[in-house]
Amino acid sequence: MFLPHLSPDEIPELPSGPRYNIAPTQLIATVVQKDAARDRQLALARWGLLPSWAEDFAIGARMINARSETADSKPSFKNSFLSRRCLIPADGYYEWAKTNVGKQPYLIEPSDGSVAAMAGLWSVNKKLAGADEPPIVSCTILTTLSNQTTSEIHDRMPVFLDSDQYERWLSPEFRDVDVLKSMLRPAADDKLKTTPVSARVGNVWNDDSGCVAPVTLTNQQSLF
DNA sequence: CCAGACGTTGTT
DNA sequence: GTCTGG
DNA sequence: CCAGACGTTGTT
DNA sequence: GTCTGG
Repeated sequence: MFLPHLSPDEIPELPSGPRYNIAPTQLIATVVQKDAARDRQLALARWGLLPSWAEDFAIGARMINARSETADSKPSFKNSFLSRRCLIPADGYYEWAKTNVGKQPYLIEPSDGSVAAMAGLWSVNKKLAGADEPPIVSCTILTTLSNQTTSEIHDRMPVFLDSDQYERWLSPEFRDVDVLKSMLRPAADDKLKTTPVSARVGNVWNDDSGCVAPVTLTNQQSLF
């Protein structure tokens, strides 16, 4: 593993074991391409982008997602979009649907059970680190319109990239904004499947397999 | 020009 | 740092 | 995003 | 209703 400006023995550890409930501000794994040497690196980053100018960790809580349609021009994301793109491995995500009896969370995961790659941006911030501390690495997840499968639940979804797009997406020296934006499309309709799960997932302290266990919906819980 | 914000989601 | 609003 | 809290006094 | 913490 590698984190910019850190020696190997300074790299923080991810909690051991599988994660079922990763909250904003927590460390998540990202894949970055450090430079033109084309070596991909696994980095740990706080979820919630902290741009280089941020002087308050609270900024990151508002930057957990970036719209792919506008990330190339927003002050908070522009620099990262141009030269600090990443992949965020995920074997699923959660989304809450509104029903006639309240909110119902769904697990949305690759149909084939694989670990997929969400498109993300990352940043390095020195203002939030102590004088002799390493800079703070953070990231955000790009969103796009939902596909047919996920639009039942929510109108937006994370961008998932296919393996033949990884190289270009990760290359810091590739700066053709139009081409990059054209990669940020809804996933194919058959890439993901959806499963209703317990509302336990709404509490970030519930980081256990109960979050992904299927539940049976009552007749009252029809989707809008 | 300077000052102030810098974002997304969903708005049952 | 860079964009928007006034 | 959801869950849970939601304050004041006095402070270089 | 709105903000903060995770």
